[in-house]
Amino acid sequence: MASPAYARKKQPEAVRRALLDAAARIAVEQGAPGITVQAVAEAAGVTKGGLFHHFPNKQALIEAMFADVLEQLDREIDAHMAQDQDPHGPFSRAYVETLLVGERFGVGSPFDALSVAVLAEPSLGDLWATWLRDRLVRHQDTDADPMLEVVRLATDGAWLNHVIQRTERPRLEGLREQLLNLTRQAAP
Amino acid sequence: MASPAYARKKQPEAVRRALLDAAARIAVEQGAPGITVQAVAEAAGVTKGGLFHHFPNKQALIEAMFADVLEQLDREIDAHMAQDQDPHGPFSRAYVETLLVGERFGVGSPFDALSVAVLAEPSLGDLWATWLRDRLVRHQDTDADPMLEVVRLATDGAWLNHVIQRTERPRLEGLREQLLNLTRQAAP
DNA sequence: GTAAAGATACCTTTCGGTAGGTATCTTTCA
DNA sequence: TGAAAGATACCTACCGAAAGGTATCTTTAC
Repeated sequence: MASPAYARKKQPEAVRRALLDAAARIAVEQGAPGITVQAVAEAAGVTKGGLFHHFPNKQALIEAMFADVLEQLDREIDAHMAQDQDPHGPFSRAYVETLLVGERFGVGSPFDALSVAVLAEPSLGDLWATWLRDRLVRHQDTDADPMLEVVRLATDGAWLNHVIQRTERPRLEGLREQLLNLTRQAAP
Repeated sequence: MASPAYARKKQPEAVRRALLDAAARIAVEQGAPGITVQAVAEAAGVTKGGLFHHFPNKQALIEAMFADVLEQLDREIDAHMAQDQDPHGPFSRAYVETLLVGERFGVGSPFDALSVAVLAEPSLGDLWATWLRDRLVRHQDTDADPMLEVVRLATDGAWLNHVIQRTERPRLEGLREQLLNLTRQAAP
């Protein structure tokens, strides 16, 4: 009589994905302290032992989740930039569109998990810093304008406020318009 | 032979202060997970029992710390505003000056504890939201301009980036100048 | 003397992590 | 082709440490 848990088919990829998604979801819904290996494993339909088969320790799990979300962010930004013809500030506009009003932004989105995770695990700050620096170097010819930096910082600020306050998705439409306009102001 | 701990004079006010300060300091230095009642009590030179005499539970301690820091922030902002003659956007300028480059609330200051605390105790988000809303209502005649909101959000963003990246205090001077200039732009 | 301030000792739960098992998949080779 | 052999995936059961919290004692202050 095999235990019911053993009856399930093996699907390492799917389980790994489920673990990463579960971690992100818990981070968003319960905040950083809610991210326990027990909770994550359970939410992914696996036991703690199963989790530790995929990740050597908790930190590795969080780092993997972080990298995963960063990758999604990367893709989304690139997609936005591909549709932008204006040579001035395309990265900054994509930044606004993606983080401020993108489908994935808002409560329950994986992106919220970024801030939660990063503030919970200070070592991740380096990853974030590296990511940002790389993108800035890559787009230095088009997005180095100080005003564009202000726009990106304001995006970060709006994002932070939203995560912290856990409010309803507010009237971001006006803010978006304004920030986008600012990216086109004072073009060289 | 009295225990050395008992030899010390009793000073409830001072101990309470020490506990709040210790909590804030630990939050800044070690992040949210470092805030344990044990660590806080120890850092304040008191035992756990002593801490629990002043605060019924951990959450109460964190909330008190949060309120305490918010109060300091309040005072500092008011002080800045008192020296500002320009009727347009004084609150937003004080916000920039205090949170971006202020001695007490710049990067590496007690204010960092706010974010950390919020993550440790998500319910605190409401407190922050309330504080901000109150100040905005109070200054709606002078600081409702959308551009001023962008300035404040950019301040939040810059602060977030520094907390996350834990970098050296970088060239904030240029950013400060720019943000202050923006508050004076497009005045009615 | 009595109440507040603080210390000591202990309890319960939960945390991250380990050990070793069992089931399933993949490769090897007759 | 197919079964043995090995590797991979996942589970059960457990551990030590540390967490938050309580009960009770001693000391100090008024």
